[in-house]
Amino acid sequence: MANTSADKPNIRQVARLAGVSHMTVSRVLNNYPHIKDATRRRVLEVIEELDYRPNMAARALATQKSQRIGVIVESAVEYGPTSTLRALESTARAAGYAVSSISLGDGDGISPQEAVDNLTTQGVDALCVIAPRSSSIAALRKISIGVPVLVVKPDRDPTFLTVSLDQQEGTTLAVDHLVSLGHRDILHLAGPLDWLDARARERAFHARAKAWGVRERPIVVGDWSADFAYDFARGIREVPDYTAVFVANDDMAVGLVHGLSERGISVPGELSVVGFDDVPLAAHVLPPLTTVRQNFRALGTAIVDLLRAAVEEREIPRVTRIPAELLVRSSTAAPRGAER
Amino acid sequence: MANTSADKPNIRQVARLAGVSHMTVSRVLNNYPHIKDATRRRVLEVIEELDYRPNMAARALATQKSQRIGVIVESAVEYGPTSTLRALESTARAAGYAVSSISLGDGDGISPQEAVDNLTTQGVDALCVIAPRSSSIAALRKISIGVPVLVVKPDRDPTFLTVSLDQQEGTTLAVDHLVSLGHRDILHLAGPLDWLDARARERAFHARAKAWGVRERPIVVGDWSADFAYDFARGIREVPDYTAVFVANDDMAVGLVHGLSERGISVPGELSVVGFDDVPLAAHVLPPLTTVRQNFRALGTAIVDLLRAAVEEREIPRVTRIPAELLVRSSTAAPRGAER
DNA sequence: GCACCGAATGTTACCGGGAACAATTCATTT
DNA sequence: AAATGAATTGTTCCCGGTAACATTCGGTGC
Repeated sequence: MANTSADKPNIRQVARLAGVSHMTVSRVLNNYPHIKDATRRRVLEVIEELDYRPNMAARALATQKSQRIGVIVESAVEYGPTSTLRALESTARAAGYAVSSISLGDGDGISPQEAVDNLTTQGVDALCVIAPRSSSIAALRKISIGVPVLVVKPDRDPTFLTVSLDQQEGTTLAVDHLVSLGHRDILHLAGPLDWLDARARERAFHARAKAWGVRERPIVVGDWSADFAYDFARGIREVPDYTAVFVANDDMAVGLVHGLSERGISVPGELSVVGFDDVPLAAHVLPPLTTVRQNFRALGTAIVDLLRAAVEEREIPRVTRIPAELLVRSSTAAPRGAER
Repeated sequence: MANTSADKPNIRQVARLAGVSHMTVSRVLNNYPHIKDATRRRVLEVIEELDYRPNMAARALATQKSQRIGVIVESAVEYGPTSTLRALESTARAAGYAVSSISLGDGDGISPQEAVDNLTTQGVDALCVIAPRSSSIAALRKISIGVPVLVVKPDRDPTFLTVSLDQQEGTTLAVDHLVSLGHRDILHLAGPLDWLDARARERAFHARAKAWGVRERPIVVGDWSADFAYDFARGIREVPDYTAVFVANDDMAVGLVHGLSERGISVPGELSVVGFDDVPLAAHVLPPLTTVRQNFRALGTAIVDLLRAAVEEREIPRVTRIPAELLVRSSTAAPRGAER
């Protein structure tokens, strides 16, 4: 209703109506300090009246900055990566950045290289890679990108910025919980060890198990899927010689419980199970799953902070540790015949 | 390694090296027909050598088209909307479109108006709204947008393009399954009726129930969350006078089963439960959930097809019906004391 | 040989912003 | 009152593409 001439107004039309040069309008838009208050007000009025919006393409062209962050998500089926992405998006938007995301290995398998190409062509100011496997990091290393790159992964890296949730803390919480219940024989059902998070959890598990004198035993390596864990559980021959399973994610934990139930092994009666992630249904599956919750929102915020700092060439902030949390529900109990 | 002068090459540099005008390069990029083969090859060689990528911002500025689709997702917590978004993204990318998405009501509650503003400012060529409530459609109607808008919702609409999955078919499949097992008293645990999908499922449920002569009874209206259904189930006073529950989504179905188990009501022994969505864990919760699977990938494809046609002012294709599928697992059985 | 036509290519302007630099205004200082 | 310097505003050009129109080129028909 504001302007009858259907077309989108541009900065010069605003300028003309406000009786100033287009640069003055530009300055108002960008909060340039030395603008007379009266002028600013007049310009803002016209902007309001015309319902003017700056054209981002033009701005991007002029400034060589797109105000856009590219994100590559591996396997957006997993809960963690998805949650991280969502948190990242909302933080980014609040900071005035748009997000373009590409998910890999989801149906139409596109390669890391293609994903990077696609995003750089879109002209992103920075790139974030979520939850990758070591192989894709290797692939990334070879690609020259030209913008800051942040990889969500444990362990620092000389090539990229990095952040991650503290896998060690969560794992420690889980193991300590089992040990405190009296478990001394714990199996670890890990994620694919090519995944850095899986590897980190596995390492942390071993370290902690050793510290407590838990019996060393070979881990089982899964693929994050409930199906895998289900099949594994169904394949268990006899009464297992462990009393608890620390599972690297909730999906597998649920599949495991399902498979165990078919084998007639009750949880937590005969076997305790701890998951990782706290997926939305974790509290409601039977039995409700004891699991480790991670703070993906905090992670998303940290990512955006880091990336903005890099883009704007400010000092890179130190990321404060993001704590994990153990949610004790009903899939864990003292082992049968525990002394205490 | 191609060009030592670190900066990104532009179209005129390519032209110079190829010994042609920059327009010829532009024509090669856009598959303009009247280009001598030798010229085209030479240009492509230089492009390759310099690893040149056209600058999308400049192109968008010149053509007034961004090759970008904006998506507004309500409550990206739900499985359906998320899956649709993912499918849409991958189809769009294959068609040369980028996607910008904003999720509403997720933590940092931003309004539909703000979301639309944000996306139009980004300069999208088309807008898609996924899984909305009637209230947000009403809000949308008031906003003038200037690009084609598609709303994923049941029922046609004079204002927008629309597509949706066939809620009726899925519901019919579910109800028929229960009836064929012998159930004549079925409760419907619905989603918020402000949600068009919830409303469509509810209507379809009633229609089908009536057709089968199932006893009419008031439905229960939930909020899609497992928590709600859990609380509801725990609040059940006595032995229910229905023998099956048709739940509007899997999350609530899982919560319901959880609550029922605490009340000592077994599924499917005393009560059969059918869900809707086939979330990834549906096959592995206990008992594995009988549910309706929807083809979100097909939906995503349909959305992109429709939107592209609208943007390119081609004839809008007719969307072929997207079939639903009933997955019979273990949460349904014949009612106790069934004659047959 | 020349007018003519389509194929192939070039020239120029423009899309809508911002950067750099120039110009003007205004309050202080001397 | 003139000089000074900061505040305020304007001018011009450029960002990297594409649109529109102009030009050149090679073959045809007469």
